[in-house]
Amino acid sequence: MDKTLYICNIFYYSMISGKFAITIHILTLLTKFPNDFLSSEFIAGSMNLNPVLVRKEIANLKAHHIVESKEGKNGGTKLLKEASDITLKEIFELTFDNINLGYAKNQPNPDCPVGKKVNQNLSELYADINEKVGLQLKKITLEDFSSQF
Amino acid sequence: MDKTLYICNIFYYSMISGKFAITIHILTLLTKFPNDFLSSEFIAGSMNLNPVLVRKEIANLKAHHIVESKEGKNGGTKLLKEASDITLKEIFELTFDNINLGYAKNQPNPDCPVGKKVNQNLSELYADINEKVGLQLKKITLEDFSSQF
DNA sequence: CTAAACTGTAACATTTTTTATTACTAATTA
DNA sequence: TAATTAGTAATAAAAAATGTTACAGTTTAG
Repeated sequence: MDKTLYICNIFYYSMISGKFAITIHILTLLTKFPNDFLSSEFIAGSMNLNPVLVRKEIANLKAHHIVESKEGKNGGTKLLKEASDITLKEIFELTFDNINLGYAKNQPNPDCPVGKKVNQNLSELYADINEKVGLQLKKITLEDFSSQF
Repeated sequence: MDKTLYICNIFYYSMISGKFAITIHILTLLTKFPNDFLSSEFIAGSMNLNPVLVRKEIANLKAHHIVESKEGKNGGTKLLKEASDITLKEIFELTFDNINLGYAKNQPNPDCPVGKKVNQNLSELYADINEKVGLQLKKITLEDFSSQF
């Protein structure tokens, strides 16, 4: 079968809300074994998670050139960069759009002065929060985080 | 019917993930009309939300002595405190346990050194984030937020 | 003193999101 | 060339969030 048929329609992929935690876990394992290609099965075993979900997160990491992976027997995934050159801010950004404290699901009433502006005002508040969190996460490298284990 | 039968078993209530946004919206409206009892119907109209959900959030605000409400005809809800005496930190705390970037759903493998400690290490990271966000939200009062409208 | 307009909240239904599974193609290596 | 591994589609299942209905109890206006 033609490989192009396999091209992923990204919109069919659901988000994974434990994305950040899962991605950190994967990267911590890769940091502990920087010279080995770790299989999704092995990684999934540490997380008690389905290997397919691990591979989805790895696909994301690959798209951001954080890891490389090798198909076939003895294949797996390894870091492309030094753990000391990866910050938690990068990992955060590749697993989250932004930190936010949520929006109401429905479009508020545009005829109400509050309804009309509430989402914009919340966005601005959240942008500030996001910036502060980003500054903090930028100071922590994957190496820092992994060395706690 | 005996009123005690109406006692709410909190565990049967689902969380509302737009809780913070909804609560802020409610409080902003109450701030705009500090002398009136606003009905859940009116508030829900500004949010395009079911009045029952508004009443659920109001129940939470009442439990924290932020608002009072009056049953019966011409009833509704009003602020118990000045908007300048309510910080966004308080609102955050009453709608969120903590800010966090998520945990994987399943218990990780306790036989893996990483699996064994990952949630604890994430918790510590999240606690730091939470503290920073809290400091920021403490500086903003409901009055500050509402005056943007 | 009664009808209307509210809140409170239970119970349940629906929708949306997240997570898990299965299945199969393709690649790699021993 | 068989075994092992990634890639990813498709679908199923589970969990979480949101919405609805219903009705008891409260208050007030008239």
